[in-house]
Amino acid sequence: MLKKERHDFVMRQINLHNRVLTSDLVQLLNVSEDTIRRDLQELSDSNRLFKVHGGALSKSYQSSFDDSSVYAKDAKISIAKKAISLIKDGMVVLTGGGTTIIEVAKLLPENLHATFFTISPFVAIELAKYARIEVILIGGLFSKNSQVTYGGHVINQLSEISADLCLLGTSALHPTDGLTDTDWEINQLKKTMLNFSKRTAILCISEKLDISLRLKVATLENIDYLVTELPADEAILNAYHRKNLQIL
Amino acid sequence: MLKKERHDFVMRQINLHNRVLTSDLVQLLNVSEDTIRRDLQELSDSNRLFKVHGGALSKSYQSSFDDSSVYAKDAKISIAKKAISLIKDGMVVLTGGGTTIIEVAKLLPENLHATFFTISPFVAIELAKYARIEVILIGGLFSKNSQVTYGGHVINQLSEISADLCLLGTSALHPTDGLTDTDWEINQLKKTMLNFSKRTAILCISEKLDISLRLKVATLENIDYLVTELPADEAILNAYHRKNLQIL
DNA sequence: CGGATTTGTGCGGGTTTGTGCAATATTGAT
DNA sequence: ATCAATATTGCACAAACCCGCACAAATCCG
Repeated sequence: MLKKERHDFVMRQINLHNRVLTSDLVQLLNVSEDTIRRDLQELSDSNRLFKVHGGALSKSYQSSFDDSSVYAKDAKISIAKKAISLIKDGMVVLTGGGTTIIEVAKLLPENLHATFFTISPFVAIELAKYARIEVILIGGLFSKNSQVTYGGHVINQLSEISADLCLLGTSALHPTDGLTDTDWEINQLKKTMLNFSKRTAILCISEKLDISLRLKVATLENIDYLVTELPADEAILNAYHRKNLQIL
Repeated sequence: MLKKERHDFVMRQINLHNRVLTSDLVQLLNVSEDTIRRDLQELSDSNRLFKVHGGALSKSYQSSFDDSSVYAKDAKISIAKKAISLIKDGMVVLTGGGTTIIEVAKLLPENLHATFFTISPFVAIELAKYARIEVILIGGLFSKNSQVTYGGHVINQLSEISADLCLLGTSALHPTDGLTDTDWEINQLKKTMLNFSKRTAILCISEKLDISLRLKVATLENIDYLVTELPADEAILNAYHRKNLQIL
């Protein structure tokens, strides 16, 4: 059998099943392991598949979303990096949705060993790329606006969780009014998420500071960390200092 | 024997078997290797075949190398369109994951009014774009391989659903072995999904027909519709006719 | 017609490619 | 931390390839 034919066979298998095992191919094609490895190596070099220990995966399967149009991406990346410093090995982390949280999911250290609960499919998909992270996607009604699951079913499931840390994006944050939002269901959701986490970090780009919306989610006292893209001693952040609120 | 005759002979072999080996041609035509190589070189120069180390391949065979991001997308679109004809207003539909199902989600009629349960975040995200479709994402452990939620929690939630139609992609389908798969958890999942739906449609590109894998999901008797990209009277589909199985 | 030229083919020898083997290192599951 | 499965590396060797050359048959042309 010609090399090219083997390559084609491998690609066919991959496209069919999204993955191939080196050992399977050895049997199917009746050649040595070395040959298969070299084949996979070459196909990988030419970007036709994604080689992993033990076999290979389909490329399209691993592709990410187009995020070139994310607003204020640099600021969000800087926020994400700070937030990641709060996450330690072995933690159970609960996250909401939103582009800032997705940046967090993209920038985690490769060897982090943790469990993540999330209501955002986008976050789940990003997290699934880490070998050592267990991802639980909390199911329920799927919101067309905020692209997270919500509703009674989600609330029920949250109440069974006990997380070490909750990462939340924000609509608005205000020194006296605290965390506020506009959507009733999302509001309920965030309240519940805070409730069932030991600690809470609010991820908030500076332009959402000092704004107050109609529905109250939590006071500043209920929040443990405030993460912005600004240095912690920036003037605008002064109003947010509370004894239990750490700004970073 | 004249050069032209040899060329014709080579082309005939290629059209017949999709490939030729240099060594075979040497024997068959009783000429030196160099001559054959020169022949192949010339035929390759004039784009009549694809030369590789050890022989040559047919150009059409070569076409299966085209790297569109999703494999066999046209076929999947054609399958999706047929599957969509099964979905009526007011239905409760349960879907699995996979690229074929995602095509379905992309091609639904804009004014369809229905409820979709799905274990695939990708499908949920696509479905969320339709104003009149209610999307429930079933939550649970998120599988890094198949990019769907799975595990006991998912099974539990499925058991509370009663769907009118279940749309399932396939790893393999076989006339006697029925629907089979390789992954134990996914296997359980598919079984449960079938269980809690009144009717089931299997979406299957023809390449996955007549293949049987290790784990059994369902017999053909448990399936109501088989959707492929082929016309329903194609020969390969004959073996799949059962009195309760509608092929489209 | 006869010499020059082109074309097709084969041969020798040096080079590249494809494959397997063995020794060693890495990985990942427990 | 340990161990079996999987990868990597270096090597060997045969098969396939390329290049230049020779030579004969076919072709061209004055």
